[in-house]
Amino acid sequence: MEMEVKATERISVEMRKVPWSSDEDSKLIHYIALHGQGRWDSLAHFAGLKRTGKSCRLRWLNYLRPNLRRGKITPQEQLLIVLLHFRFGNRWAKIAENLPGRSDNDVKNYWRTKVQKHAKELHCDVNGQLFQDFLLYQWLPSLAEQIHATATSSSQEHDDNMWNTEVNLNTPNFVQTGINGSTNITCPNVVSSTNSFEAEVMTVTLIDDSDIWTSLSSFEDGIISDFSSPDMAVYEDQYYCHNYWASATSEIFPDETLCLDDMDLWLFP
DNA sequence: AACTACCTCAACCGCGATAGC
DNA sequence: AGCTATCGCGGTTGAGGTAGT
Repeated sequence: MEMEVKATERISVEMRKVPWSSDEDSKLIHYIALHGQGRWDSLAHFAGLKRTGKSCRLRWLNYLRPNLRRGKITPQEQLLIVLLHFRFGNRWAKIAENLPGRSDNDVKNYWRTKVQKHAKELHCDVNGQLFQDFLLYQWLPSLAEQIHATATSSSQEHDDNMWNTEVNLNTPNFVQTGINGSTNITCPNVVSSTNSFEAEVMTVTLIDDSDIWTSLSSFEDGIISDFSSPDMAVYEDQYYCHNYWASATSEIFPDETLCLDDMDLWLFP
């Protein structure tokens, strides 16, 4: 027991548990630039950092690695987080995979400080049906509205990023355009109906070619052109996405064979 | 200006999974 | 097969910043 206490004391003295200094950041960045990441414990040692490997890994992934997005979570990102949380639950890393430049920590922090807090205010269990309904029928439409307002009020104020959206409010057709390697899909926005909001959801999630929505580039003029896949496991996300898209737009394209149940599959697997 | 309450987010902790010996 | 080291993830904490009074 005495040995254990001493070991703990030694660690607390040697291993810093304070914010990272710019000097430490530089050391870590420099070392990873030369040798790459991985083997975090030995990396910490050889980089001359008095930190645990875990600490170095966390600092790198959450703060130092290239292409991290800083600043507030945008309404588009919020919307994606909520939607993906329906599907993945508290699997923050999984959700973060679909938010380019955001870490699992960012997603987790957002959920905790915003969504969970709201559930608390409503005296709801964050995972209960009541709050799920609130998210689906109030929170998400509200986000969609924000996105819509931003997109229409200041098209010139684009956020220099992949969330660049084109929203066509009146034309009852889908328009697909490829801009800077992205796939932009525009769909009608019929504010009064539930389905319309869902359609708008799809509008803002089809943008980045690097994530699960990429597969939707196979859509042509809003019609699903090809969805037969020899390997459904690989294209699972595509499948869900396809169903969601189809159901969300069923009002506009009544000929579509997929129904709302398929959307439920996507949202509540 | 000073105090307080609240918010944000960087950082740490614990645990399970995996790899290597 | 069993042990140990390491990694990665989700949960939690708390310092610092900000808004409100």
